[in-house]
Amino acid sequence: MERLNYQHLFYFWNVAREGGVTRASEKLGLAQPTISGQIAVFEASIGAQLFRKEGRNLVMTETGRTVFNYADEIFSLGRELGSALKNRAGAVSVRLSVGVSNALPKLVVYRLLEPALAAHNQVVCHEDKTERLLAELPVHGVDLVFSDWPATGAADARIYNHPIGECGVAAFATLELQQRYRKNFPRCLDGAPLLLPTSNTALRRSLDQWLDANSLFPKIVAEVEDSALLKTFGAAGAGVFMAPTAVRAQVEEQYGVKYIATLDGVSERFYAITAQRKIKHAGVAAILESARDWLV
DNA sequence: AGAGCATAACGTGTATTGCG
DNA sequence: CGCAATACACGTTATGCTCT
Repeated sequence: MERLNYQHLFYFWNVAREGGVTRASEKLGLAQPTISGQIAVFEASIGAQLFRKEGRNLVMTETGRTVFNYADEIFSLGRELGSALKNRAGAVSVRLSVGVSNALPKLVVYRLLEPALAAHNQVVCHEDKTERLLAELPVHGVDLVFSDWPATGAADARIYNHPIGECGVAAFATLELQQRYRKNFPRCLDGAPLLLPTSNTALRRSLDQWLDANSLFPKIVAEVEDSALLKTFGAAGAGVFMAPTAVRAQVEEQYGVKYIATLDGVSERFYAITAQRKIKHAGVAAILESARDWLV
């Protein structure tokens, strides 16, 4: 193969991102046959097909996906370079696009992001299921994903887990419920109204084990995937709910609820998941560094 | 019929080569 | 060194094919 033609790579990358030659050509301000032809030349030069036709559309081949992942890093680094140069000139800040698993406690997410905000990064948060956010990683829809469980991606997916830390989990409820359930904890939870995260979350699996180990059979009032919604249920008095001890004060203040007790042997882990083994984004590095101060 | 992509034919700008 | 010829890359429009 001759030397890599970055112009070809750029066209290919745009076609892959835009999902077609026509859309890419519109975006690049070129004629459709130009893009089509240049990609054919690129394919000939690397000796492999990057797209195959499916109906009227193009889909990436295995090789195409591999090339795309590299192109994505190459051109996102280029963007970072552009931002860094602009910053030097005192202009715009670096943008940090973050995927937040909707099971994660929002107060924890905020504390994690504080150093990035303090460094004047422009933070963009996308909240969704972890699986969907992870699918965005290789195509750089997001710079990193916060999750409460490590990703186990496909063999070809370049996904790297960076453990941030862990903290204990405590039970909270409205004042009325807290006074009823704070004595003889955790036995008092037997038959108590409980709000739990849905079973697709890591915290729920830990809580199920904990309930089993303590032979507790609470009355599960609701299962809520979104942690903020779960706390809203709790704040309205629907039942006892669990939240990380690291944000105890903030939970009590923001939701007007009371701490009952910490759950023995239960912890919640937090991970930053990126598409690169090495953290290159200064904002991400700052987040991981800062989390060491308040997470175990 | 219309959308999306590929191919053919051709124009233009730039790099390379050969010669005086 | 300067200039013309040539090669090459990359762009265009026109058109055809396939699929929905």
